[in-house]
Amino acid sequence: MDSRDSKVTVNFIQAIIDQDKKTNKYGGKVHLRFPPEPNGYLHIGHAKSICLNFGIAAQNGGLCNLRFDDTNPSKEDVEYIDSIIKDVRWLGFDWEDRLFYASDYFEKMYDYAVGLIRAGEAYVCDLSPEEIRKYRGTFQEPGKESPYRKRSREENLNLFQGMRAGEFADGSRVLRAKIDMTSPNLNMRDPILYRILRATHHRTGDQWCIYPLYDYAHPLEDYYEGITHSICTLEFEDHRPLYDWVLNALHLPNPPRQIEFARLNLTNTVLSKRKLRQLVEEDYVTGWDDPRMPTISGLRRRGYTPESIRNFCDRIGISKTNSVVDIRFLEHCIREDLNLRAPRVMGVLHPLKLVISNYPEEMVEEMEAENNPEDPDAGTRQIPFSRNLYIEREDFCIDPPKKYFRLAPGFEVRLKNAYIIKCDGFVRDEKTGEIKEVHCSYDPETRSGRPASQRKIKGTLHWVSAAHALKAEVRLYDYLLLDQIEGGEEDEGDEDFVKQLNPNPLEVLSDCLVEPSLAGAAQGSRYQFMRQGYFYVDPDSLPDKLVFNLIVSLRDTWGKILKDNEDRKSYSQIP
RNA sequence: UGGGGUGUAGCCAAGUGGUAAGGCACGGGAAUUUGGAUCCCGCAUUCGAAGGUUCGAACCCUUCCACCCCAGCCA
Repeated sequence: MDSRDSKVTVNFIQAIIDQDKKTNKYGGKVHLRFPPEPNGYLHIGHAKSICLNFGIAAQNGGLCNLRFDDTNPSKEDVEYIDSIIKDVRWLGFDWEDRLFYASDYFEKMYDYAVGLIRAGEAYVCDLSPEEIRKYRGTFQEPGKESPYRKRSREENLNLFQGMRAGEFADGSRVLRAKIDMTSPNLNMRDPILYRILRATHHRTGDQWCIYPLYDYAHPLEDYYEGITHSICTLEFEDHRPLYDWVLNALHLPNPPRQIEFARLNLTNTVLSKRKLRQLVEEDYVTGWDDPRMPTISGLRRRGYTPESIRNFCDRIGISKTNSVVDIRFLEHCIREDLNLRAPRVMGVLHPLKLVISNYPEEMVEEMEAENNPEDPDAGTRQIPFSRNLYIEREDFCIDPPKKYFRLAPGFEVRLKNAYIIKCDGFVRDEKTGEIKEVHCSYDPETRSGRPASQRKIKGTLHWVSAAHALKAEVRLYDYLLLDQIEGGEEDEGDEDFVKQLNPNPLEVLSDCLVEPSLAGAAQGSRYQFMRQGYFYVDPDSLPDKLVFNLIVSLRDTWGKILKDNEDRKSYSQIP
C-alpha cells in the first residue's frame, strides 16, 4: 500500500520537461548540452551540471551534446579542451558524434549578425569602453542612447564588414543590439554582440579578429544544434530576456528554453575557476590534479570513483536555492561505494614494534583472511604471522582511558585473523622516553577459526609481520579550507579565502608498513586499510616503492569520543 | 531608492489546499574477529515574519523581513 521508499521525486527541470512532453512542444524531443568554456579544468560543480544534462537526456530518451563555448580566445586553450574531454568521459558520459565547438559556427553567426543589421536591430558603435559604461547608466538611472545608434544600415553593414576585415583597432568599435537603453535590466541596454579582438584562437587561428559574446552566441549555438532545453546557472537569469531576444528574429515556433538552477557549493573547499587557478599558480597545490583539489582530475587522483561522484550529484538534488553542501556527504558517497568493493588489507601507518615473547623465533604461520566481508566472492588470502610484528602506535597506551579497547599493560586484545594476545610489558627508549616496543604473549589455542578464538574480546587490532611487511609511503590529505569559524565575520572579501586555507592539508608518512599481499599493487587500485580508511595507489607508486593516497578515512567513532572528551593529551604516551 | 531570484531541521531536499518524504550530520541501542559495514530507535506541533481567505494553509492573498545575482568589449 504505502511504499515509503520508491517515492520518485522529480526535480523542477524534469517537471518542465514532463510538461513539454505532455504538450508535445518539441515533438517529444529532449536535446540538451553541456557547454563548458575551455578556460580551466572541470570541478565537481561541473560534474553536477554534467550529470544533470546527460542524466536528464538519458532519462527522457533524449540526447546531450558536448559543446565547447570557445568564443573568447584570450582565455582559452587546447590543454583545457583535452582535460575536459577526458574528464567527461571518465565520469562515464558519451556524446557519441556530437562534439561541437562554438567556433565552428562563427561564419553562421556572422551572417546572422548581418541579418540583424539589415533588419535595423543592430548597429556598430564607436564609443570607447569607458563611454559605453557611462552611457549604460546605473541601477537607478536609465542609460543614454549612443550617438551611433542611428547610423544607416548601409553604414553599419560597411563598418561591420570593416570590423571583420581587420580595419579597426581592438576595442575601437563593437556591434550592439538595438534594444532599450532605459530597460531596468541592464543586459537589455543595447548589449554588445561582437567585439574586435586580435587573439589567436586555438581552433580558428587568426581567421577572425572579431568574436561574438556569450549572450549573442549561446542562443544561436543552442538553435544550431536543435537544443530544446538550455540549462545554465542562476547568474544567467537576468540574461534570459536577451537569450530570447536573439532567437526572436528567427521566428521559431518553439525556440529552445533557458532554465537556470543553483550551482554547487561545497564546504571546506573552493569551487570557482579563479580560486582554483590561484591555488595552482601560487603553488598551494601541485597542480590541477592535486588530490586535494575538487577538480575532476584531482578527485580522480585522490581515488574517488566516477560512480561515487555521479551518485553524489544525483542525490544532492537540483533546485534554485543557493546552497552549500556538506563535504561529508561526498565522503559518505565514496565510502558507501568502496565499502562494497574495496579489498581489505592491513597496513600500519605509525608502526610500533610488538614482540610475541612466547612465539617461537623461527616460526611463521600463514593466516587466512577474508578479502572483503561485504563480498563473499572476493575470496581469501594468506597473511604471514611471526614473533615480531608491528601495530599502530595509537593502539597501545600505558595509561588507557575508559573504554579503550586496545592494548595496554595487562590488557587482552585480538590480532585480526590471528591470535588473542595479552600485554606483559613494554620497553622505553632511555633517552627520549618514547615507547620502543611492546611485549605480549599469545595463546596458541586462540588462533582464528579454533574454538578458543570464539572468546569475546573487545578490541581487534590490525598488524603486519616485521619480516614480511612492505614499506610504503602514505599521503594523508585533509580539507583545503578550515571549517568556517563561528561568528568569524571579517568578511574576507572572497579575495582572501587564502586566509581560510588549511595550513596542513597534507601529511606524508614515509615509513608505513603494509602486508606483503600488496606487493606490486597496481596504480589506480583501491584498498581499505582495515580500521583506517580507503586508499588509492597513486600514479607515483612503483612496484618496489608503493605510494598510497588517503581517499577518505573510515568513520571513526572512537576518535570522535576522544575529541569530544578533549582528553587526548592525557593519553599521550610521552611522559 | 532599479531589475531578477530564493527562503521547509545543523546541511541538502520532497511537498503544489487534507494535516511535514528521504538523505547527510547528530544522539541512543543491538550485533560485531574492522570502535568499519549492518540493524533498530530518536531527531521540524511546524515550513523567513505578521495578518487575511478557508471546515482545513508550507501551499492561495496582503504586507513586511532576510539573503543571493546584475552596471566585462568574461562566460
